[in-house]
Amino acid sequence: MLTKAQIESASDVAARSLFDAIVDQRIPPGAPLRLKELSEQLGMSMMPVREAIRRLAALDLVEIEPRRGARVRELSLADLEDTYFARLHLENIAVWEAAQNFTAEHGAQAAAALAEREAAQEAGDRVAARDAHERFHFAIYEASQRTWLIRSILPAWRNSERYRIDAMRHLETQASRDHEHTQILSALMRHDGLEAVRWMTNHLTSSVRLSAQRLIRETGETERDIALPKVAEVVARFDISAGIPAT
Amino acid sequence: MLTKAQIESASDVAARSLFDAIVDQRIPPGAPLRLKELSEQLGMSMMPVREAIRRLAALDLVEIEPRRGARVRELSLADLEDTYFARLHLENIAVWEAAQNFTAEHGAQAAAALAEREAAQEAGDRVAARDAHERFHFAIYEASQRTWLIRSILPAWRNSERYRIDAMRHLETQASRDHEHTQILSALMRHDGLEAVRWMTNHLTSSVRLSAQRLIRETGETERDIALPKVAEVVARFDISAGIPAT
DNA sequence: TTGTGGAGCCGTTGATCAAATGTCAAGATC
DNA sequence: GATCTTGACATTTGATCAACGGCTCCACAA
Repeated sequence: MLTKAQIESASDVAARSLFDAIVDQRIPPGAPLRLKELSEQLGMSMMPVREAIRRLAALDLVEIEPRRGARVRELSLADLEDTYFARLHLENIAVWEAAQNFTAEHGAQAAAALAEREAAQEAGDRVAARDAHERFHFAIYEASQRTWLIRSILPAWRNSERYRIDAMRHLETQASRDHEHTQILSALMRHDGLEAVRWMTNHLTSSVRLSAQRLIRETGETERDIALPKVAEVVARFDISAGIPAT
Repeated sequence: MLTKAQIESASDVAARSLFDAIVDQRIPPGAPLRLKELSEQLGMSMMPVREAIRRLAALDLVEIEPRRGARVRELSLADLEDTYFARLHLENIAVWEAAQNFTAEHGAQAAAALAEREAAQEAGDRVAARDAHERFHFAIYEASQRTWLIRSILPAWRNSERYRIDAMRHLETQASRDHEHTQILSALMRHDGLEAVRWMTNHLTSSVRLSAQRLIRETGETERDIALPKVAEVVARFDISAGIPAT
């Protein structure tokens, strides 16, 4: 995904900084993003900040009203559900496709990212852990070789990150996540698309549950079930078409 | 999709103008986008142009190399295939979901867009026709009420527009497209998801064939089949899961 | 073939322009 | 008499502009 780490432009810095701040809720939902204020904090002029905000707006993390500025999009159960609905479908297609083209190299990359994640986690570096987590997932999706599909995943992925704050704090649930990750990876290395889809669906389903619980607890939204397709149903959808040549 | 037509910022004008120029190949693939040159043509300063280019880059219509500027992404059979693979999957999911929630109002909106399209086409206004076509499709997808899924479709959609230049020139094939549109719409109004998916897949499959032929003819890329899932296979995937409650 | 100099262009800056909102006071209404 | 409405003004803030500085590439020479 990221190839050149050569130089980093001011707007790159601003975009990353803002993204982290929004995901960590140091800038809370609904808060306005003032160009002057942010540019002073970041020690740069208003323009790179403006550009960074536009980039985040392209990911729908912030809303821009013309002439009125930008504010952080609110979180809601509906948005969470919607986000995971998209992720569930898109990422399962990617995983399914990936299973057919999965090479040892893909496996090595994914495994490395997974290791980095655990290291970062033990070191307590949340940003690095989040980064490695993203690299793990997308290393897998890359194997599908479906560029546009992968690109489509990113916005929903990034949005879902906003709901996962501190999910890693709970060690026992974190262990489940790690288990799911390794199961997905090993299924892919066996080219077992169905099993990979099954674990991916499990993975997303448990993630969304955790996020929903936290959201309900913190914002006091009325509790209700997140309605996503069940694991068996998702798997069945791929199962029947197992004979379809993907390429 | 577009609600406020109040004022249009300079960068809005630039973005639309550049998008049209790229899709119509007035700016050909591979051509560099010089800020100064474009800002003079558009009668504005470099900054709005710069922002417009960044927006198009977010849709992957242009490539930005740091410190080197932007150029129009090249077209290729591989990219075409990849684009339609994404569209086929994403838009079918949207259509499937739309079938369940489709209301008369959705139908009216879609039908209106379709009418506008034909009018614009007869008037020879390609930009308006393209715009109405997009509104027709997205009016349908809106019915799915899956915001993130719909958002995910847009980049691939916009990219596919680059391959469809002058497709409307061929009246006989255009008639087929119109027929497919009406079939999709009427299936949705009957809440017949399977039939809608079938026609949508037909629609995309014939579109991609046309685009591929034109691309091969114009660029001389070696001819080969575009490998996408077959209609029956796609439909089967949805058929088996017909009992799945989508919400 | 390799190193150097110059031209071109992007990224960033600080300043300017214009829109939108909030404030405050005067007047109207109940 | 109190409250609400209305209008103008001041302030805040985003959008745009013009200019600067530095990087990249190309041509030319050793």
